[in-house]
This record gives sequence, C-alpha cells and structure tokens, in this order.
Amino acid sequence: MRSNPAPVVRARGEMATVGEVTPTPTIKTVAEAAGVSPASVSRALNGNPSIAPEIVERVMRAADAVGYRPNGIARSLRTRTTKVIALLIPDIGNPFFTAVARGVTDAAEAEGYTVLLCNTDEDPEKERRHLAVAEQARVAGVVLSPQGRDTDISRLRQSRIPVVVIDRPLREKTDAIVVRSFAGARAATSHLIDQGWSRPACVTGPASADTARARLRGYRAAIREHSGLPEIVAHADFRQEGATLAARELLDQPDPPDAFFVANAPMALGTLAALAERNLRVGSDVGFVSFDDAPWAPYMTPPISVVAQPAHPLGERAARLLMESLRTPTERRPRRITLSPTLIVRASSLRPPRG
Amino acid sequence: MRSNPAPVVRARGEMATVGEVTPTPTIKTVAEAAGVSPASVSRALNGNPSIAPEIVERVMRAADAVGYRPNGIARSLRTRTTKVIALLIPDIGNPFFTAVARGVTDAAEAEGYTVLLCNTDEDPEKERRHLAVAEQARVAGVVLSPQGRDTDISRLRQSRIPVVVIDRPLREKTDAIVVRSFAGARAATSHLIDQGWSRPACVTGPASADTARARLRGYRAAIREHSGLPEIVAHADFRQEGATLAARELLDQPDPPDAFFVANAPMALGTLAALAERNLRVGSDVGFVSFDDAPWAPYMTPPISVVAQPAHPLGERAARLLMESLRTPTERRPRRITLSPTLIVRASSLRPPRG
DNA sequence: TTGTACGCGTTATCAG
DNA sequence: CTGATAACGCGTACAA
Repeated sequence: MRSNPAPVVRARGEMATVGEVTPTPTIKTVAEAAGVSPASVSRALNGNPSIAPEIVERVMRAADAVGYRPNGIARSLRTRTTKVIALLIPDIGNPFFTAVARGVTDAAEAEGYTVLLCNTDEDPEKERRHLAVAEQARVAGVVLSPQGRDTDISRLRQSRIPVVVIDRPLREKTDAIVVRSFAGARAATSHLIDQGWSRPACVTGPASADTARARLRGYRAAIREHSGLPEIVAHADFRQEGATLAARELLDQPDPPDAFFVANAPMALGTLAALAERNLRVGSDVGFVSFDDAPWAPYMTPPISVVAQPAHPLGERAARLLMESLRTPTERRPRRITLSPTLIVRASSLRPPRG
Repeated sequence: MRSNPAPVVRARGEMATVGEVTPTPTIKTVAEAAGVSPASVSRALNGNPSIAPEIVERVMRAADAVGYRPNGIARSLRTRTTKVIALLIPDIGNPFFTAVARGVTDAAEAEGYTVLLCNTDEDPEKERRHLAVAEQARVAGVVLSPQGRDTDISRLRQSRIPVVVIDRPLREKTDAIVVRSFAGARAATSHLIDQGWSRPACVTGPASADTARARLRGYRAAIREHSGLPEIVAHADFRQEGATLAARELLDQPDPPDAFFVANAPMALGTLAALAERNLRVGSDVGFVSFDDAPWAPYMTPPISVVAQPAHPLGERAARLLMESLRTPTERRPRRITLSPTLIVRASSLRPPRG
C-alpha cells in the first residue's frame, strides 16, 4: 500500500522542501486565518475591551486552529517587562533555603511570575555572575540572600530592577526581610545554660556571613550574662562536613564543651555526626540546640531543640514585597521587615537531673 | 558652599526634565559613544573575528563607560534561542528533588544556562500551566518529572522544545532518565524478609505516579518470592502527613505489620512519626527501609537503611542530555538511560536475634 | 573591515 | 471598533 500523506498547509505558498519544518505560528498567522489584522488579534488575545465580541470569537478559534502560542520574548521586548523573578540563594540543599524557595515560588506563581533559581554557594564570584545574568535577562526583580554585606547591587539599581534582600542585610539601604538571629541565638544559648550545661560551645558559619556573626554574637551575649562561663567558638562553612571537622576539634580540646549551639541545619547534622563518633549521647552527655527547624529534627533521638525561622513565610513575603514594588515604580523608602524566630524546646537541650 | 553637580550626558540632546530617568543604554548608545556603527558594536561584543582590534578596544571602553548591558530579550528574539531550561518537579521540598535540582542547575550553569524552577505538586493542572509558561517563554528545553504517564508534551514537540523526562517515564517515547525502582524496592523488601521480619508492609505513593506503582510492584515481587507472607499495602500522597495517616491505619489493623518499606523520604519521616506515637522502636520492634537517601538518614537512631538514588548525577545527566540535543537539532531516536539505585543497609532494617 | 537596512513577534499609537 | 505603522534592541545579509 502506498502511504497517503496528509495535505499540509504552507504559509506564503512556499514549496515543500525535504526536511522542511512548519514554522511556529505567530500573531500574523492567526490574523490571516481569522481574516483580521494582527493588531486585532493582539487586542482580542489580551482582552482589550474595545473589540467586537464576534471578532474575539473568530480570533480565538483561529488561534487554536493553528496552534498559536504567544511569544513571550517578543512581548517582553515590546512591553519592556518580564514575569520572572530571580532567586539567588547560597544553596538550595540547605532546608532553610529550600523552604524559602518554596515560599518565593508559591507567592510568585500566584501572581503569574516564574522563578529563576541560582545557587551562589557563598561565592562572591558566582553571585556576581548570577546578578549579571539576571540583569541581562531583564528579570522583573531579584530576591537575594547576599554572600556578604557589600554585594554590589548598583547595576540592578541602574537598570531599575528592584531587589529584596533576605536573611542577611546589606550595608546599603534596600528592601530587606531578616530574622532576629541575635535574639534567637541568645535565647537558645540561655536556654542551654538554664538547663545547667556548663560549657556550651557555638559552631557558627563563615565570618563573611552576617547571620553567622549575629548568631555568634547572640551566643556570646548569653554566655556573658552568666559569669564564669567560657566562650568556646568554632567557625565552619555552614555545611555539614565542615561542621563535623569543627566539632571534632572542639571535642579534642582539653576541656571539651558539654553542649552545642549550632548555627544552621546542615551543620547540626555534621555536629551530630562528630558526637556520634565519640559515642556522646545528645540530651544526656551533651546538650544540643540548632538554628533552623528541619523536617527531621522532631524525629531524631532525642528530638532536636531548634530556633525555628519562618522560612516559607519569609520567602512569600519577599516575593510579595518585590511584586508590590513592581506595581509602584515610584521610589519609596526601603522597607525593612524583621521576623522573629521561635525557640522550640524538644529533648536534645534538656539536661537530666544529676545522678 | 554651592553644590557642584556633575555634568550629565544626555542621549539625543534631550532636555533634562524633572524626574526624568536616564534611559538604559543600548547597543546604539555604545555605538555613538564609540563613534562606530551599531553593527560594529554587536560584532565587537560578540567576538566576531572580522573586526579591527582597535575598534574592539574602543567599543569595550565605550560599553562600560556608558554602563551597557546586553539586552537578553532582544537577543533572544533575534536569534530565536534562549539560555534557560525549565525544571518541572513535584516538590522542591522533597530532598530527592532538591538534589536533582542541584544537579540540573550545576550542569546547566556550567554551559551558561539558567534554570526556571516550577513545582507541580503532583497536580496535572499546575503541570499543564507550567508547561504552557515554559513554551511561551521559549525555553531552550525542559526537564520534566511528569505527574502521570500521559502528560501531554505534544505542544512542546511542535514548538521544537526538547524534553528530558526524569524519574518517571512517559507512555510517549522521549528522552528519559529513570532509576530502577522495581529492582530497588524488591531488594529492600527482600532484605527485610531475609532479616526475619515476617509482616513487611509497603507505604507507597499515589497510583498515578509511575514510581509509586513500580516500588509497590517491587515490594510485591519480593513478598511473593517467599510463600506465606501477606501483602500489606497503603497508598499515600508521597508527603509526610499523608504517610503518618497511612501508617496509623496499617498499625491499627488486627494483624499489624512488623516492618515497613516506604517509597520516599518525606513519607519515611511521616511513618517514623506514627511509629513514635505508638512507642514502637525501629530496628527492634519494627524493621524499616525507605527509598531515597536523605541527609538525616544516617543520623537517626538507629540509622535508617535506604535505597539510595543517584539524585544529583541524575539531574546533571538530564541537563546534559538536554543541552546535547540542543546542539544536534537533528531528530535522533529517543535515548533512555536507566540508573541503578543502591541498597544501603544501616541499622533500621536489621533484626536483633530473638530473645 | 565597516555600515546600512531589515526582520525577529509584539504591542501601542494614530488615523479612519 | 479596526487597520496600518512604528518601535522595542539586537544580529546579520548585503553592499560598500
């Protein structure tokens, strides 16, 4: 049997060539199919009120007859706007930022925006690159968790791309949503001390990160409020493996700590690993509190006490703040929103009665 | 002292108006500043060989004198290409997909692409919407973890946007990277049985998800290889809370299970919660294995045995496969890559000697 | 090697 | 209410 090829409609009466592909339909294709002008198609598709319902109908039909999909690129070029938000965070693998990302995408999506995800890995160079990409992509706005206090966002300002900084403030004045790291850290450490732990240590992040420093300061404040307590501090890189190393060193000191305040969730896991190596039992041999509530924290043995940050809401609010400032292009003064973390006492920080 | 305002260069000799904003520099601005044609600027900036080094130099200077940033939108419209990949996954909160996302972004970034992140929440409607958005954004390609076997990607095909399907295959023939779920599930369940657990249950995902079904089939296969063992099955929604509910029901049956094979990490946590409620101790009262290695799994008490998927490599390979097919626009036959998971035996699945 | 002119697909302006 | 037309910013064929 001979095959029976279906007839193919070709634009502009071109001849079919071997391997020729049907061109993607444009607004013009639709216009021809509907017997109207491209302008009318545009109006019909965008719900412009000044257009006859009958034409709208005809255009709609024609549009999905030819399988038309609006070209967002062309639209963006013409309107000079984009429906995309860039999200720059250190690491999507950190559950805190995973939750933030979820918050940002949820809020963005609700208003028709999509999210460009960029991991900066606490690397200033990567951060710069991603910022440049975001600028060239003409994203509508940027949600940024900056690597340090001096990240340069002047280019974004020039391009009039609004920025909301999260988690860590910038030296420069910008919209920002931050969490009271100092207060959270102090509360956690005080709690440890109140429980009777006598040598609480702090495992914090790199000194470049504002949150790492704030959490360390909170720890110090609590320590100083109780005379006679030593400060035992280690800086790690906010990552699990780094914390294991740091904790080992602390544990190898002549006078090792008997409790830990750890500055984020991945490092909490890393510290727990070091503890396990030494057969130190959390909640009896050592006290333990970490920053950031992770899904697994309640299910550890014993359950881990944490300073919980409102990560998802933080992401949502950041995105909303951004989109709000998109609607009001007028220069407002920067808004700074400060959220409070919550100390959730589970069992890891509790000290059993001496026996 | 009078302030001494710096002179402002204005394009096209416009008068300064109150509140006037400097227009973002374009290739034209640079051309004027450098005293060459826009075409030369374009060529210089894109490293076109046929252009005098001296001009290149002059253009470069002019470019950053006026603070020029290429407009990616315009470039995309002109070249009909984009450097963005859309990533559609059920939930970035699931550590498996977090790792996949990290893999995709890492590989994409290495070749100058960026990643559009979309959560589908196992919702066909959301999936459709995101697919449409990706199409309109004219993304270069799509990495998709489809909600079901019948997700419609014909529109993408028409638009000649390549798709790599991950984790779950489509009925349709496409590039795909999957993991041997059946084999992994069977190995996990067999291991449980070998350890002497006599009533292993399976908590799997929604029947719509291919992986949920494959893992269930793997469980069943193992059960049937050992006569006399009952099949105890619950379907949940791949989420933590859903699994808690499902596990409770299983536990409330007259003949409750004495071991669990759980189909992903969030549900593992949910199941552990139900177990904890009943004071059932994992590794002594009940056996436990779950799919997906999570960062916390080794640090639970006891450490959780898992079927580890190569999540990060999977993401990397998906992105690379996509970008490869971007380079070879010729129609190749679909590639299907199958990765093997690894059973990692820790303590949760081990059965203590009867005593 | 360089410049001119056109088109990528849309939307906005301006007549009719 | 509708249609021509210009412009968004860039890359490239073509001409010089």
